[in-house]
Amino acid sequence: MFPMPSKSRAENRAEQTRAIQQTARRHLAEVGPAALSLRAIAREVGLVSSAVYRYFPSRDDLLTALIVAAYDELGDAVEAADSAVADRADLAARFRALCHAIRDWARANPHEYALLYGSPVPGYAAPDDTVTPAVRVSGAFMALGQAAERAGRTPIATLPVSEAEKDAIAPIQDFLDDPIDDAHLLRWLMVWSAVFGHVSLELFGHMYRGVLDYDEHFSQAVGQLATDLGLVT
Amino acid sequence: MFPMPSKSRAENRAEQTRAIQQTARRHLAEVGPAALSLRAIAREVGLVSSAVYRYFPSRDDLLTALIVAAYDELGDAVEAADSAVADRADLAARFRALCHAIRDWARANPHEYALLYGSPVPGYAAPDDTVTPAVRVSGAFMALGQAAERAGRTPIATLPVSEAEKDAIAPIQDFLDDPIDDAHLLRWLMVWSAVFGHVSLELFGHMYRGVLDYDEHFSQAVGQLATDLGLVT
DNA sequence: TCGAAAGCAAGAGCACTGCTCTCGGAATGT
DNA sequence: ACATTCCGAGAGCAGTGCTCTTGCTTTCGA
Repeated sequence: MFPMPSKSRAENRAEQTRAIQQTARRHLAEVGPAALSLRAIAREVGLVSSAVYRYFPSRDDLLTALIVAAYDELGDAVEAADSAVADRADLAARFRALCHAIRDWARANPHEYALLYGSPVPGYAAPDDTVTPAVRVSGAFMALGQAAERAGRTPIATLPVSEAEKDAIAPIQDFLDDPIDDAHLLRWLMVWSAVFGHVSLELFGHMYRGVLDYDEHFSQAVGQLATDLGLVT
Repeated sequence: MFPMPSKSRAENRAEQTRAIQQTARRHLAEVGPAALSLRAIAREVGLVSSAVYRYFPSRDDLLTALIVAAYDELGDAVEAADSAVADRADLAARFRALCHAIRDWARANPHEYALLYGSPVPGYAAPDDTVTPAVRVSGAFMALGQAAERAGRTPIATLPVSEAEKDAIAPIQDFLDDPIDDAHLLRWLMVWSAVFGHVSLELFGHMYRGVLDYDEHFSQAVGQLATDLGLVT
């Protein structure tokens, strides 16, 4: 027999799933996660609402897929920015690239960023599928911190770290290939918080009327953070 | 005639408005902002849904009232924590009190915190009514920074600040009674970002499985920030 | 004091949502 | 060739924000 002109069942399914997801992605970027309507997506794909449930058991499952995709995209952006720095030994440049990659992606995809780092969707518990891609970006920070440690760069003014704190951040030490100084790790974690705090405050409008030039302010802050980490030679 | 057993019109209105708002507040704390149902609130107050519109023109107006109330509550908590430090000259203690007040309030009222510092509600633009109470908490940071400047405390390792950055943060200088060193102000802004970044990342689950003891980790970070600001003598 | 005006709650109704269930038709594997 | 599985459509349920009309009550001015 000749092959059917219509695609096979599996092909069709994959295609529809992809169509739904990327339409959802577009809607997400336009109207935000809370206003994401399954029916509207179905209409645009050319399906009736109930048919969508063949591909995604619920609206939350669709959201999960979008979250995973967003984490991956951000992870790609961050890793690409790091890799783009030719001089691998220029840790300050790599750090700056990393920070700006996060902010640039966030500004280009505000709704996606809000979905990842803003308020958790109510009644929605992130399944474990999301934690692996989520860890990529913080992992990039930690990897850079490890490289800095290996290069002998030391953050400034590190306070003694309590035993309780050492225990508290032990999982992160375990995540690293080999452990680094606890005080240094704490400093890197603080920088991680500072960067996402900055981006969130800016993006969610809390610097409105306080800071006039967001680009300049972020660059200055990142520069200061880089020296705090001892990356600037 | 004897006075009517029923209250006057104005009294009734004020009472109903208050009843609606505090019921809404309770629902907000329980189910979060996105799941806040005007009809459910009306049911509990003992009204039909359409009657609520006499008091709040739309769901967003009700949300605005809740946002303002939440900002005020957080502002109260922060200012109270600062005032509770007996030794006014102990700037490090005041700073720690301020930071912990923010985090404690956030942990006690996660949905309210998310409403203020999480993703903005879609299609909802915060009116100017919200900016005044919103500024109280960042104002507390800045006031403390000003006190530190007056006391001659200098943050560590301040990078030279570009002219562009000076212009960018000029509105904050104007907000202060008298301007402080630009590099110092930048450091205080960075600390502001770091604190809210830390609280947001913790509360929104991004430290899950990375940090085991949130209390200890926050204390350590705040302690480090205090020394960064030159508050620890 | 009386009547017009304004305020208020209720109810019906509209357009929308996520989601379930049933029912035909089409592809699939034995 | 047939039973099974899959799929899309449609109806329907319970819920949402919001509007409009309909009576009733309170308030205020002549």
